[in-house]
Amino acid sequence: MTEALPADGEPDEYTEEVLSVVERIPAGRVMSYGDIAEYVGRGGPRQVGSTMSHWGGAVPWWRVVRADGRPASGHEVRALSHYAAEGTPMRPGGDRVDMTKARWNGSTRD
DNA sequence: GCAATGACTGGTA
DNA sequence: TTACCAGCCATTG
Repeated sequence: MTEALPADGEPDEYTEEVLSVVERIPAGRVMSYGDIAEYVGRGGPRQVGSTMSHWGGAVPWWRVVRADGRPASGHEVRALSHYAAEGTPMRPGGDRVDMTKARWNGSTRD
């Protein structure tokens, strides 16, 4: 296969790992692309973003943000709606996530 | 094999 | 705070 299709039933192992991590992110928490890349120990933030662009629709993609707390390009508005509904800690202005509090390290303990 | 691209990151101005 | 730049990693033409 040359690339992961957004509407098929056979994602690659790397894709499965990334999606798995995103699904594990609890409501009100977020992870950066780089964090996920390190968590799965494979590829880099660009690969995570690429995977999300294809398969993001199958997972809570709004819980995956950039290192500065800004949601995915072109999806900021939708993401903000979810943050408001889940009570995600936002920075003054409410335009991006407060990574200081919302960043999730993959641990079960908050 | 090389150049361009992308839901990125960190540093400097 | 925003803007620009160089680095990074895999896919695509």
